[in-house]
Amino acid sequence: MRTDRPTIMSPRPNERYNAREAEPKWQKVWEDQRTFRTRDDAGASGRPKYYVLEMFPYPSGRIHMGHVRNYTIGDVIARYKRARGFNVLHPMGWDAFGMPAENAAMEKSVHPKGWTYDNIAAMRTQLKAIGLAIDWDREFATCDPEYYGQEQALFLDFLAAGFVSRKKSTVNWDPVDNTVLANEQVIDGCGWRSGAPVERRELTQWFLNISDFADDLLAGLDTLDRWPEKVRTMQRNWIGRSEGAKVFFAVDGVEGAPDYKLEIFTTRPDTLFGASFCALSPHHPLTQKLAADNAELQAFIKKCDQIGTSEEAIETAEKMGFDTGLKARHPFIDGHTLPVYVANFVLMEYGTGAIFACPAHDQRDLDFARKYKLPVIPVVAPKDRDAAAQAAFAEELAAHGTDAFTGDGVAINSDFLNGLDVTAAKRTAIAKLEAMGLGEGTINYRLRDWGISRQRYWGCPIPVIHCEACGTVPVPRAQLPVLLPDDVSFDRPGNPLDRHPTWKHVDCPKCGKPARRETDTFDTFVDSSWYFARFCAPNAVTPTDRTATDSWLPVDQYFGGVEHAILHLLYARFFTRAMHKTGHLDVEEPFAGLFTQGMVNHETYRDANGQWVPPSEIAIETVGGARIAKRLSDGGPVTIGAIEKMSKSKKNTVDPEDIIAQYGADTARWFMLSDSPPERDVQWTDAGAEGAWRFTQRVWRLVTGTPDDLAPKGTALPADLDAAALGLRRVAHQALAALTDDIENLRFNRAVARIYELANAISAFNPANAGGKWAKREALEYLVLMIAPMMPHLAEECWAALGHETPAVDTEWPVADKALLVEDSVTIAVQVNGKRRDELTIARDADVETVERAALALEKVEKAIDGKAVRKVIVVPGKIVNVVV
RNA sequence: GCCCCUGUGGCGGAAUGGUAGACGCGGCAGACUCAAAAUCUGUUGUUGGCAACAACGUGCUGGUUCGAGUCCGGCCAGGGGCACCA
Repeated sequence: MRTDRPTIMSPRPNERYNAREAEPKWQKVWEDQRTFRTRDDAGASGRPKYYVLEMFPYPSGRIHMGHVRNYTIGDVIARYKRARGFNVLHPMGWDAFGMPAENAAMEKSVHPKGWTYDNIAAMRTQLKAIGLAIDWDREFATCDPEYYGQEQALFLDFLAAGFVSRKKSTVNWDPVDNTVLANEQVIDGCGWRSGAPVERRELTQWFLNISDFADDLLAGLDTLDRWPEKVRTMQRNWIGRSEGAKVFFAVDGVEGAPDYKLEIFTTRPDTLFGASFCALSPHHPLTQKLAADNAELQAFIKKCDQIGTSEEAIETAEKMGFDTGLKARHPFIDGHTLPVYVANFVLMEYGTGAIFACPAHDQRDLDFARKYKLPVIPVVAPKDRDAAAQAAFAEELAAHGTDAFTGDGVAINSDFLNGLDVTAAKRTAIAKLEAMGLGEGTINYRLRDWGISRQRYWGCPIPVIHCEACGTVPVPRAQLPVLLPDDVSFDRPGNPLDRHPTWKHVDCPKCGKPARRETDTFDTFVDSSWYFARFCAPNAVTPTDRTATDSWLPVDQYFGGVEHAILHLLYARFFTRAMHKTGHLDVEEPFAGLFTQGMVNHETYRDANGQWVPPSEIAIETVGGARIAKRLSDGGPVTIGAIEKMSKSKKNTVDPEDIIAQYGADTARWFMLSDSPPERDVQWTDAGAEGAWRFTQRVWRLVTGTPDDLAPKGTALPADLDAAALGLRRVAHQALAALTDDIENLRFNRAVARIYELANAISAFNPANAGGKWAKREALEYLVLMIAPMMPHLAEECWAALGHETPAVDTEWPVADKALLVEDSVTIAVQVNGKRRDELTIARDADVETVERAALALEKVEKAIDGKAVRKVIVVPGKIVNVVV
């Protein structure tokens, strides 16, 4: 058991690395020398530019371990690229608008503005303690009027360019609090504060026409070769381009519309002969029309509307249908009609808000058909079966099937389509529909336009004025920014802007008559869709300064959580295109390189009453191999639970400030980079943190412990190195080359392992002569420069201890000597029938026949062959020999 | 429900289709110490064996290959996203 903490104040202070003193000292040196201030003269100085960016934080009040991980990873690259001679831009800002500030205002009677700026001040101090190589001169918050005013200017340009529209959409409505709820605020279909079942409401809202850019955004993904494949796949699926058909079903008996044609979209026109019903969204115009004089249908729609607006809620809700009694005429089968249902799983936002259903070949349709006892007509059968087998398959599926057949196959029971495969049948069906004038081939996207209106105070006001005579009128540019009023109240739910006594009352800029200011604010995703461009020239009097953005963009390497893989990144890509088209940017893709890092997890703990207990309040002992947790305050029993993402609700958080106070920032940084690959989740453990801390001390001892073993600084390389010294040089140069490669490829956990290997080699080395001392100094200097991007403060302290006057941060990245990287001989494995039997050390350049002969001569190999005939010998030079018998 | 990802010793993980377990944590043994901490040295996948060594072993299952942790098919489990959380 070990519950004690290492003390930084040591009885032998001169021998221990004192992070608490060293870290602020070096941070001050960097700040005084303005080391990380970025100058815009990339071209003039001849240094290539490199723009490193991490997703900027929401100012919640305190940094968490996720921030430490994110910003450490980015910082390693920023420092490394700087050492490689790049002119690095590495800025920081604040994604400062959003709901938590309003929640705080309601709960704690503070103003969102004060709360936000206080949080920023606190978090800035915390971030600075991590020792990040950031140009703080470029800092801004999205709630600064200088920022959101420029955002309003951008919006007006988008409006003029036709990228903006206004249309109806549904929101979650809390009928008790009379307020719009975010999906997050809907818990099990009820409002999070009132507990009342949510309703849906239609509101007229502002949209950015991102779906007009669908094809462009899709094509752009192919150019992003430094993005993770999974993110590109997710975006592709999100955009969801699908080729299909629009089909018109004539519907009889619609009041006042004798020729009513129901337009549906389908990706499977080949299954039209298997249609057994049509289904409308509860929000389809025809549904609404029918409901006008049908109380039962009204009740059904109301029931559907009790589900929240999220796709997850809709898709997982039990399928419900309402038979309208209307009949739709089948386009291909004369005299055949299909019942028309209203169904809760049909989304108004996708396709045309109406479908035809083929239960045999769509799982949702099948579930629905079984529930409402509708026919199941198989029209596709698996290939490569005879007619009898296909008939048997169809009969079974129709009668008892619970799994729809969605694979490829051949059309059956489908008149003129019979015998065609799915692709050909689709084509033929579309041609027929077009010939009949009952439909056409079309392309549909899953991607919907981006609703940006929010009925909230703490966001960027939408710069528009509503006039009864003139309609929606843009706020004249001279009147920007439209500032948020400070005198607002949060004593009741709803939008404080809307109930402000004077703010919304303005005169129409066009006709001068009394008009009403738009009281909606922007979705905060708008703020984060262009901040990377603003960092290039944060004080420009236009949204962007083209000289600056043209030279800095795109961002060379962007780091952030994988949870942003779709929305934020897609919106930023859209914004960049829209800014390109309106002349604000030269580029169309904002992020040339993207890396999505994993989360920081921790064990969870609960006391006897099931209450969550934070890690800082417990002690862990190991008794008989089992880990037992107790509460520090009273020794009460604590159950160790699952390892989960650090979250306030489960209290399994570790405060970075505590870790930095205890061990120093370098230890926290080192631990974040060790062990787990950066794209995967990492588990924070005390033992891991202590291990990292011990390594900082070990580096310090290695560097300062044996001064007599080191050649004086600047000594020339002695000509006659002995084998041991040469060996150390090889290890050092190989470690440097491997680590450089690992950092370039963002494999920080492997980079850490290389450093351990080098440290182990240096520890084991005892210089026997001047050559050895020279080699040891070289190895130590490499070690210090190699750790510098990861543990910058320790590196500076060590670099100074090695006698250098120029800080490590201003020292060029060393380059490994290629001659020291290659070995003369290689060890290769020898297999018999794929099973390793022995290994063989042989000259690196030995030819295939020599290797084969040597392998077959090995005693163990001979034994394994056991006198059998050798059929084949596979020799992969430098890798392996496989003898096949 | 849909889309995406992950699964390897006691633990975190390493491994361009080519010697599975680098490196770290933890454990065990030893050195130093009055003792402890710190530090250093050795050892550590499992099973059998004094040992040499052998067999087994990368969630399950089937396949491709001279050779599969890696590629393909089908499962299982965990995680992320699902458009108003950021």
